[in-house]
Amino acid sequence: MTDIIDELHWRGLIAQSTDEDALRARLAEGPITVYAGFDPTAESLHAGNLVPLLALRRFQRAGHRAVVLAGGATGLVGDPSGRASERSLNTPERVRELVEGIKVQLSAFVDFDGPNPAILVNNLDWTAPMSALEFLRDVGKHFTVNQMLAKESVSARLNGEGISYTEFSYMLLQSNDYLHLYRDHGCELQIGGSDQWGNITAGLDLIRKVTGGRAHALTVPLITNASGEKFGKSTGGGRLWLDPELTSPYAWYQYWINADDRDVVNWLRTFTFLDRDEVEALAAETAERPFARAAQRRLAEELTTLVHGKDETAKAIAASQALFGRGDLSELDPATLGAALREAGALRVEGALPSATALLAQSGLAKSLSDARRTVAEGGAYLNNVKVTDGDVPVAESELLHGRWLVLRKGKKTFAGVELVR
RNA sequence: GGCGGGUUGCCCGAGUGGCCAAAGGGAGUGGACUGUAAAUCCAUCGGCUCAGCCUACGCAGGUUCGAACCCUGCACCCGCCA
Repeated sequence: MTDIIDELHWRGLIAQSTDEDALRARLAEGPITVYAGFDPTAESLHAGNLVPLLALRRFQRAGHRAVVLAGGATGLVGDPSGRASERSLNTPERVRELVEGIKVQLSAFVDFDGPNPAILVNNLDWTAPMSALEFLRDVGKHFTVNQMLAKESVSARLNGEGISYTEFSYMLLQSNDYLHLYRDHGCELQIGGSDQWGNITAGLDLIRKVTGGRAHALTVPLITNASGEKFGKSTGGGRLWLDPELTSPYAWYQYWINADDRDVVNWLRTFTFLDRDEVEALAAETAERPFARAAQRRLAEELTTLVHGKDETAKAIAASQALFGRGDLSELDPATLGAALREAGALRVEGALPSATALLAQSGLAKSLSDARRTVAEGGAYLNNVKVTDGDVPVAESELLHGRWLVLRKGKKTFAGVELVR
């Protein structure tokens, strides 16, 4: 087995780490317990969360024990790291709901069976019972405001629009989590995004002061695309969510297959478990025959399988082939066409067919009727791969494929289906 | 608590009485080119029953033929002083 640290380096997954030699020495002695935490800030985790989550899994595969932490407590407070402005607080009920949601997602990426099963914890379990006085005396006393002010997450705010006492305290909560896991689970390594460095090292200090023990920290880089944009933040239609209700497997697959040549090899390293030989072969293929998009196809396939499973991946691939194939849509058999359109997102219409612009708006391809009209005027609207010239007249029944389907397209690659239900 | 500055479209930001649905940039979207790539160029970028109309420049009210721009009150943000 290759050394896990070497592997992480090769994959470009180490942004910062504490004494690497000491960590290597510790890893050489035997299995270690590693943790990464995820706060419930949204309905679902997104593609960016995958990087630390997969890092945890990489450790697990290398024989170590993974602890996944859902931030039921920290989610109530709000992490100031990487944010220019204060977060608005979610209600406790809302946070509880979000925690339940992300717990399900988190548990899909680590293995709970086998010789070194992962565990899933919620920091609310040990944080909620603590009184304010205990917190101030047992945790707060170990931090000087001076060092807290020096943290990037805080100083950035001091120069900007300020920071509430609530968010200022965040690093103490996260530090206490690490201390708790160190004591109760023998956790010696915390992994997080590079914006977590300050919070993680604060935890190391706390562990050292309280127990005299030594633990380690490792951050994964913030993934950006070739244009330097934060990954997964904005992908045109919004974030790339792991939840299939928010980002369909088809849309997820399409995102990756559209990856920039300059990004695709890096992403194979950071987001997949393909080994070095496979990645290098795909890199060579991309350099020689970029138009074949072999690396993009593999990336999309791997990631869709990882997140949504084999069946959904097969459907996404089939839908992509049907819609992007240069064949005549009317030659597709009804089952293939219907499956592809449902996969891409199909609008059900009852009774009479409305106009093409109305369909564009209703299907969500256009964000309003005005937007749909604009698209038609610009020559970017297609019905069954034929450019729409007059968008305001009702679509003729004769356009229906197999008597019930319409293929709507906006631009070169955004499809939606329309299914007429009589 | 006092004084000063600010609040403009998805974001940044110009505009200080009519020429403002609001300059410029970014993001987004469509087109050309291509490989479902990048770069580049062009267009577009509040809504609608779309040659017109409606809604919009923190909120509410006022002055005016006419207000994002002037006045009053309120809210919030930033800075300085206490």
